[in-house]
Amino acid sequence: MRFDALRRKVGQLEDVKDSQHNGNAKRADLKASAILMSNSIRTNTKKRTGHVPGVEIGDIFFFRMEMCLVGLHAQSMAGIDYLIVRGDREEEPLATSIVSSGYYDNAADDTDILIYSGHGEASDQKLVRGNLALERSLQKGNEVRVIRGLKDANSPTTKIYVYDGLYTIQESWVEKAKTGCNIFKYKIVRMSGQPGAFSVWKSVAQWKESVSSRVGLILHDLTLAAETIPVALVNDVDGERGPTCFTYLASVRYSKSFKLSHQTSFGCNCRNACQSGDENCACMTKNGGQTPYIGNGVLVCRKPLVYECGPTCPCTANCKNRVSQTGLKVHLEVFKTKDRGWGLRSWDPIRAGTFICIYAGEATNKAISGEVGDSGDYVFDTTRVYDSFRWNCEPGNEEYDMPYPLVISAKNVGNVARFMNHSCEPNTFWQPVVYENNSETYLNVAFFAMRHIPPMTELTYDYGTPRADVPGGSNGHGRMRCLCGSTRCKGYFV
DNA sequence: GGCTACTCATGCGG
DNA sequence: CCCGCATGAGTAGC
Repeated sequence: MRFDALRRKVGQLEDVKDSQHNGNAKRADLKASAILMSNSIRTNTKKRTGHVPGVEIGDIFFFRMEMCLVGLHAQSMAGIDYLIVRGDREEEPLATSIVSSGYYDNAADDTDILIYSGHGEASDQKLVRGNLALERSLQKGNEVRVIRGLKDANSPTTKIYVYDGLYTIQESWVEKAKTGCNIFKYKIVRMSGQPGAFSVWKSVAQWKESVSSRVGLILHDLTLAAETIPVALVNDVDGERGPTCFTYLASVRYSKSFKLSHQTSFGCNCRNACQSGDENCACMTKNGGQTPYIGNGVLVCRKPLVYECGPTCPCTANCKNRVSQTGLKVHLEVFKTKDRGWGLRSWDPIRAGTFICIYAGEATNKAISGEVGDSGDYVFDTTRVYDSFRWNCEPGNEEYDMPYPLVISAKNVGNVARFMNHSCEPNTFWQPVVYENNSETYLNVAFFAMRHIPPMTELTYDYGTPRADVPGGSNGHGRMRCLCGSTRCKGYFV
């Protein structure tokens, strides 16, 4: 419950941040947090040592302010956070959490040990504030949360913070820094029995360097270069050598009968990259005047339909409105799960709203005539996007004309999306996207991250409930016992 | 309660 | 791509 509340808040943060982005805002993160702070939309405001409810080991954050809002680390800039313990005679500080930005001593191979420097740079460090708190925590032996700050390999200017669980402080000493000043050093050691977080990142970095170091590797690239990024096939669970045979296809193959007669032509005439708010851009106008995407393929909010610029739109190739047509951007792997067949997960961290993949396969609209229902078909009920769930949805904007569901069969041909399993508490969702090519309108289903997804976390979506009035709406699978393990599990899925 | 110092943030421009 | 710079905001401590 509380976890969900946290997620809503982070979602709100993202939402506000995004709307700020659409304007002329710099530092949208700070504006978003200011809005949330002033409205008391935050959790765990009382400082505590040990875990923070709602935050799990491995959770990732893209801004320091995100960690302030959830109470993981209340300092907006400082690396050491602490609380004041009122003892019998005097008050003393006790460290609660530290952010290791990785500027110092990151060479250490052991991911369970952190050598941390005290704060203060210009002169000899003094044993006050955070430094004193670390010293007291060393004496008391209390648990200290550690957040690892890492460079994002895909975007060198941004930083990602990983909650690496609880550590205790083992030693402290004074050292001469390069500047000639004395600085405090602390040896901080990870408590045993915790699931991997930072160590997972280290492993992934190793696999990227040399894919053969990946244990259980079956195929380096199951797409056979159909995608621009290789997708590894991995099984470190049992002896199965791969999923049943299929042909990899990166895009949707439309059957001859498939026609979106209800969509009128809409392409733009822009000569540059399309701009949010440009009234002359037909694609933007269709999207309600604002770009549906910000940054690097990040969807601002879920909509009944997103109108992308298509291959025949004259705008430049770097137009930000072609997200779902540009292929995979995150480094994925297909892996054998313990009890749910093959699944999909990512080597890269995924920011909330990020485009992951489309659902490729053979598209028909034959559901109307009741001829589908084969195993491997997936019915995307594009007529009821909002019924399955909402994700930062824009209210209103119901101008939408899609009288039948989209049926895509990935039984014989398909892409990575065919491996995504169901969850009642999913971390991705699907979004209908259309674009135009030679005055023909094409409908796609694209998957986006619902929240920040740490590396090596299985990607899932909600398969939804069948429509009684749509033949084939049972998805051909019938009722399946759900193994998603969520506390909100509905027990079965279609 | 107000004020200020402190701080391993950020994004942007050069 | 790396650096410097302006701007920044929560918290502790007075």
